[in-house]
Amino acid sequence: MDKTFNATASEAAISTRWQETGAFRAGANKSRDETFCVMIPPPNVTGSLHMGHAFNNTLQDILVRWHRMRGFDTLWQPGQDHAGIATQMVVERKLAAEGQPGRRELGREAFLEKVWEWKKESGGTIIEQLKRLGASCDWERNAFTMSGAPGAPEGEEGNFHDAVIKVFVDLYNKGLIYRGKRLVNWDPHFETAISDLEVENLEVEGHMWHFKYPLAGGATYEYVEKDEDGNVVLRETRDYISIATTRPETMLGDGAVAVHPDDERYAPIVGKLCEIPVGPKEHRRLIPIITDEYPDPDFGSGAVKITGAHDFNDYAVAKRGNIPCYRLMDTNGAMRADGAAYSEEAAKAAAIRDGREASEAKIDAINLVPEAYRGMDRFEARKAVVADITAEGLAVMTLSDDPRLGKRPKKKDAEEEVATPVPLVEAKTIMQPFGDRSKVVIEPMLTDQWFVKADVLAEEAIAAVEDGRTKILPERDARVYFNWMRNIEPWCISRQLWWGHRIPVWYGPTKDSHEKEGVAGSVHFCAANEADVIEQAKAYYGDDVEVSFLTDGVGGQMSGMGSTSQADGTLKITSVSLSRDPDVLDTWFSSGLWPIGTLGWPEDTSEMQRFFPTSTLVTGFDIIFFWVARMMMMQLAVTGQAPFDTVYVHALVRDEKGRKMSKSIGNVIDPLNLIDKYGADAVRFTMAAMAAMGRDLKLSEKRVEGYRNFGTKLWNASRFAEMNGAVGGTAEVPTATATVNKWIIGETARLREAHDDALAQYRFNDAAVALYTHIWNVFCDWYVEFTKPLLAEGAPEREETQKVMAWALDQCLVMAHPVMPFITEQLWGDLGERAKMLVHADWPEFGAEVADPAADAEMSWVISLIEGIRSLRSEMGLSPSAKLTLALTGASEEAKARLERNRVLIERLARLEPVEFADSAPEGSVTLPIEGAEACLPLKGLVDVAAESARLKKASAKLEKEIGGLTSKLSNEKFLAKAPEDVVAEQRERLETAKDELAKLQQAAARVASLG
RNA sequence: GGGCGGUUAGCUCAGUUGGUAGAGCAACUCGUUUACACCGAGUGGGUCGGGGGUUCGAGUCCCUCACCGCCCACCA
Repeated sequence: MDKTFNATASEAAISTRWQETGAFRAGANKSRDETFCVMIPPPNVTGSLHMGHAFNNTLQDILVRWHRMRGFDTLWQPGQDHAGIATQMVVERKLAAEGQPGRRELGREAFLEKVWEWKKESGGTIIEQLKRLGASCDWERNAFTMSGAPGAPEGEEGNFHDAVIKVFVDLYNKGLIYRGKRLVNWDPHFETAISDLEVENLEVEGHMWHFKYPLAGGATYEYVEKDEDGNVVLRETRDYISIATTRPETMLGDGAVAVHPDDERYAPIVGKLCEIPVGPKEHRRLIPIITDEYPDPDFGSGAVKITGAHDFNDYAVAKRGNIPCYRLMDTNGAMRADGAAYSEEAAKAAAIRDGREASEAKIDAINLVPEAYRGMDRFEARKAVVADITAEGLAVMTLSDDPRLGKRPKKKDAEEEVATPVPLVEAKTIMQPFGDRSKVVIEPMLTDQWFVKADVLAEEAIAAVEDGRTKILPERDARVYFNWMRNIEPWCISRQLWWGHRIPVWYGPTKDSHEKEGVAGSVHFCAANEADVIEQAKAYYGDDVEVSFLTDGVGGQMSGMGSTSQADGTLKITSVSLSRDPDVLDTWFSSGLWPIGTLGWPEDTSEMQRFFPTSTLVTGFDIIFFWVARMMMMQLAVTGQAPFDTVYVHALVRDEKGRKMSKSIGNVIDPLNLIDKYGADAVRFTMAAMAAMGRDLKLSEKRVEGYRNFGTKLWNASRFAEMNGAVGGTAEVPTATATVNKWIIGETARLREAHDDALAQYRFNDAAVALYTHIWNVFCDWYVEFTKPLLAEGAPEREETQKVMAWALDQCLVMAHPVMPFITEQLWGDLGERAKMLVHADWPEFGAEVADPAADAEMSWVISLIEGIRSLRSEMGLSPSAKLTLALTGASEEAKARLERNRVLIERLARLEPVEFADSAPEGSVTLPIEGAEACLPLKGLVDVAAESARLKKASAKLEKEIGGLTSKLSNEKFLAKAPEDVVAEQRERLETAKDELAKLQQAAARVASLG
């Protein structure tokens, strides 16, 4: 074999061999009926491998390889997510960068073609990167959440789209999906609704303006403000109500002003009307002052403007109080260019409600948005509104030293320090919603959207985790899951995008709409295909009505209807044309079907039968809500079965300072660079070693380097084995006579148990540590060193040791393979003729029964003797190369036997002349207490008496402290009475040992003293 | 405002049902013994954030305080 491991070359070659031999195919290496199926969290098709992927997929791969080697019928299902917004954004940018026509110019169909083209060119990046990491997915089954969608090109067949549509229709038919006009989070950049989860609330610096809303007709009232004790602090006559707002541009859409019912300040004017102080005076709207529990009397002025169409709180108030909601903005967040005249009907209703005659409803002629603001961006409009109100003198004024204004720079001019009246504009940090992708401020917007009754679906999803059908680990993440599920809101699933699964709903006019004038009503039909739509439409309109479909473009054309007059003078419908909903589904709606969608549902495929429900889902906590919760809800709703046996939730990879890796901070570590530099195995081992359950991991390159070194160590140990003919181990546990060989067999068995226990409980770090210490500290540091003399030409133990070492090394390769697949596969091939590749090697099953406790005890004895001598030698400053003489005094038969059996090893590793036995310590000896004997090194003249005395003193002090502690504990009657017997016995034993050692040390000290 | 997590050796972190603390890296000393300097041998270093409690016994359980971090949340 080569002198060093060439990771780059080796990884590529091995990866190819795995692929070519179908090593990762579902069921490969199957030797039992149990299945093990893992669904990859599908990366975005736009994605490239980042640390989160590397971590997530390393953990999955460890589990998958481990199970595959153990003979499970294993499937790791790979694939990608079409990622609606992200992908559409990427392609739009690309078109713009290339100077090509944009999305709208292209039109829907042509644009989608561009997206598919892009997917073909760039969509496979991450798959290749995952392969470099060593991910053993069944790549031939690679899935895509848009496969089989209309317009999908060759090579993108599949039934994922059918599954998505079928689920939509089924849930619709069950009444679990509905259309509604609700306030949703609107992203003005992408011009689409988004779900609550796609909004991130951030603190930003903002302002709160205070404006006067004049009372209608110049009415006045006595405004009285009291302090906590009821003393009047302010009494004045006002002809206005003061409103505090952070969003003046929405004033134009106010439907009311609300005050708390118990707020005495405003009691005199509740029920009266006030005027929105924006726009041309002759066109200003009057709105009622109402009461609602929502306003907090202690905040702002205690009076809140209610803008139902642009604020979630206000929307709730508006619903309660039957207050009209006026949508002020276009989909891009600009003030409505059409001014948005609201209907006469609405105006009349409002007038009547406000206690006026319908004829007084002059507002029917008025537009919501005055000419001056139309088309203005909402933030520009804010400035304009503030400026206009202030110019008109309707801003609430305060003195310039009002603490609410915050700290202001000191003015130089002494005269200006006198408090002067200024508009009250408080500087505040406010929480503002941003689109997680677009990074623009989200606008609550009143629109028609499709919703899933998530609260209904959540019931089963909660129950499935409660009753243990699905186990979420660590447990605290189950609590997070429950908490969210139990407070779930309706899920808005429609998106005003093009890239995605189009909503299978068609609209048409109501059948009586030809009898009415004006705006036609609308009905809709939900079906998986046009044939079914036609059937439904005929059932509604009549069998002889001709049903046709309008072709899209951008979408949104009016559906239409044809009719003929009948003899009796009524009209008969002869034809209708239906138009399909232009919107697509939230990406998470389709990825929520990932488990069954990839297994071929709704067909009853063999994969569905074999692998569903799946085994373990490994995912980051950041997508518990987005993805895990949705998969639970949807799979349960569709199949009645919980999709996973276990959900293992892991933490995030952060940089060495604990910060989230982000492009803007510039602290992103590219896993591919690390793989180039240190090899995939090193990166993987690092991930596993740091994967303590539930904790964030801070990644440092140093750590990766360390585990690269670990791989090198394994490589070199293998070279040693090869050079000594210790290759081609048997699968069976070999028999051994030499203690050291018996011992390594036991150690290997302990590794197997520790490793498997750890992995069974998802303690990846414990598994990694077990491998590390066994291979480095046990196998390399001790076993290899011990066996050097045994492997010498002509040594009687040579043959046995070769066999045992070959076996023990093989076991290391096998057990390290899930974590470090490449280097172990390379070594496996280099070290012998193998029937199978390591990826399919048999996982060991031996346990403690192959260990020899006597051999273990003996080797511990040998090791502590050697360590004692080495330590002493080093502390005494003795030359490392000088051979020392050693005599054992007072040796028990056991100790003598142990020494004889391991004489060569001990003498070699401790660099000793042949060890002798003696009745008493030779003159001038330094002694070392060991079990069953004292090791005496005659060091007269060689040793620094002072240093040795100090050493012994220190060792004695340590022992004395221990003895003190143990003694007081053992004389404590409560301890003796209440502690379990084995604990007491153990403490007693410890005390005896400590006393024994101390006595020996004291003798040694006396002898050393006599040396000086 | 709610909820969760963290605080253990200089640094990064383990510590599974309570039985007197571990690893890696870093530091220091020594080392050209035929697998490996991406190495070997050895050494130093911790009142387990503060305080209180339960217990024979607490890093580990309970209460409390402090600081750091994350998630969720509608105070205009």
